[in-house]
Amino acid sequence: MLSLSEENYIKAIYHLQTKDNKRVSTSQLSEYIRNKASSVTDMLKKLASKSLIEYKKYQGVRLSNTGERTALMIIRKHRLWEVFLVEKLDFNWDEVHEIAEQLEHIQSEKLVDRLDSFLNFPKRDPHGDPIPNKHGEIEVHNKTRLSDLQLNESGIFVGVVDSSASFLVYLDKQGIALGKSLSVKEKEAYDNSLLIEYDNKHLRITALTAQNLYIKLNER
Amino acid sequence: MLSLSEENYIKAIYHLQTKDNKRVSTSQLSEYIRNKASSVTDMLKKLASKSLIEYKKYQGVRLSNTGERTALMIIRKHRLWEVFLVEKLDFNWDEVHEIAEQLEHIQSEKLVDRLDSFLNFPKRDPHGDPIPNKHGEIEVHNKTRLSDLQLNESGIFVGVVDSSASFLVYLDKQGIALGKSLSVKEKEAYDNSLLIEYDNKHLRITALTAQNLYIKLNER
DNA sequence: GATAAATATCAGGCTAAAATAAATAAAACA
DNA sequence: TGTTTTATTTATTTTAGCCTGATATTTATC
Repeated sequence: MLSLSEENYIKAIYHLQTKDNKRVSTSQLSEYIRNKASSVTDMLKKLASKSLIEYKKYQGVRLSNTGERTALMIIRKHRLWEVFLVEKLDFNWDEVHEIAEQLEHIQSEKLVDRLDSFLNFPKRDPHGDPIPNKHGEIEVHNKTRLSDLQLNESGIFVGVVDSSASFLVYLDKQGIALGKSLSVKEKEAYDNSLLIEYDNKHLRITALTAQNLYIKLNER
Repeated sequence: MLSLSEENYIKAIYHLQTKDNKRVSTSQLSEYIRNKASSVTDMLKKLASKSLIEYKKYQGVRLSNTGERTALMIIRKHRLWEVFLVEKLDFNWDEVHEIAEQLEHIQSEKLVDRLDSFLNFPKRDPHGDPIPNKHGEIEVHNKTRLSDLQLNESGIFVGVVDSSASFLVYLDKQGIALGKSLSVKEKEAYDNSLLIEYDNKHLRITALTAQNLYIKLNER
C-alpha cells in the first residue's frame, strides 16, 4: 500500500510525462509538487525500489507499467468523485478539485467501482477530462483548442486546459459551459484575441483564454 | 487542523468516556487504539496543549467542549458515509466500517452537510447508531438490550452493541435485521441463553448475542 | 574541448508519530 | 503502614518525509 505522499508523486509524474511525452526531471517534479529537489530525489529512489518508476540518476524518471496503472487508478478515483460532487451533491465545477484531492486517496476498489456504476459510468469529469475505466483504459482526447480554429470555424466546448477555480469562475460568469457551441467571428492579429459567438451573444476573449479551451470541431 | 492521528485519539476518547461516563485512562486508550501507553501519553500532552482534552497526570483525560464537538463531527461524518455506502452504493452493513474510517477524515464541512441533505438527513446509521446533526446534537439512545427483556416481552431491534463484521454477518445469516420485532419465548436460567421468535420462526441465541442487540420495547 | 551555469545527488538534520527501556507515581494488599 | 504490583511518565530511538548546504554531474557557452 502506498502512502499519501507516494501517491501524489506517482500522479505528478503521470501528469508531467503525459504532457510532453518524455522523461520527467527532478526539477520539474520539484516545481510541480513544491518540494525541494533533494526531497524529490529521496522519494524517487523509494519509488524506484518499489518498481513504480524507472529511475536513472541525473536522467529523470518514467513510470513503469505498474506505476502508470497506479496513476490511472488514482486519476479514476479523483475524476469519479468530482462527478459525484457535481452531479449528486450540487457542487460547482470550480469547487470540487480540492475535495477530490482528498477523496482520491481512499482505498477500496469496490468503492470506486460501485461509485462508477452509481454515476452510470461517466466518460468525463466536470472539466471535460476523460475518466479511466476499471481496467485503466483512458480515452485520449482531441487536443484542438479554441485558439487553433480558423476564422468562422466553430466547435463544441468539451474541456479546459487550466482548471483553476478562477478560470472556471470566469467561464461561469460569461456563461461558457461544457457542451456549448462556440464560433470564431474575428481574430485580432495584433494580440491574438478573439471575438467569439455563442448563445447568440458575442464576447471578446484573450489568446490565453482561447488556449485554455478544448474544442471538438463540428463536422463540415 | 488536526492530523489523522489526533482525530483518531479524539474519537477513541469520546467512545471510551461515553461508554462508562468517566475519565479515560492512558492504558484504556492504549488498549483501544493499539499503541503503547507511552505513545498515548505523548499524544495526550499534545491534545491538552491544543485544549481538546483536559489532562491530569496519572488521572486520565476527559474531552473539553471543543474536543467533544470535534469528536461528534467526526462521528457524524463516519455515520453519514456509512449510510451513503449502504443506501446508495449497496454495500452490506458489515462492509462499511473500514471504508468509513477513511472517509471520516475528509475535510470539508460543506461536503458533509451536502451529503447529509442528499441522504435526507438520516437519524441513524446502518447499525442503528444515532447520527449527530450539524450542530453536534446527538440523540441519546435507549439502552435496553434484548437480554434485559422478561419472558414473553417483545420489542423492535434498533441497533447493535458490537458492530464487528463477524457479528453482523451472523445476524444476516439468521435474518435478524434492524426494525424486526423480536420476542422472548424462553429464558434458560442455566446459561442465560434465549429462545426468540421473529418472522414466525424460532431461534436459540446465547446470552452474549442477546446483550449485543439493542431493543426498543413495544408499548404495553 | 574547457569552463561556467544549471541540475541533481549526497550527507546530515529536523519533526511527528510511533516504539523501547528506565524511572516514578498510584493502587493493592499483607 | 510498608511493600509489591501495576500504571503512567520520561528519556531515548526509529522511520517517513521533508529541509539545508556541500558535492557531483550534465548542459550550455565560449
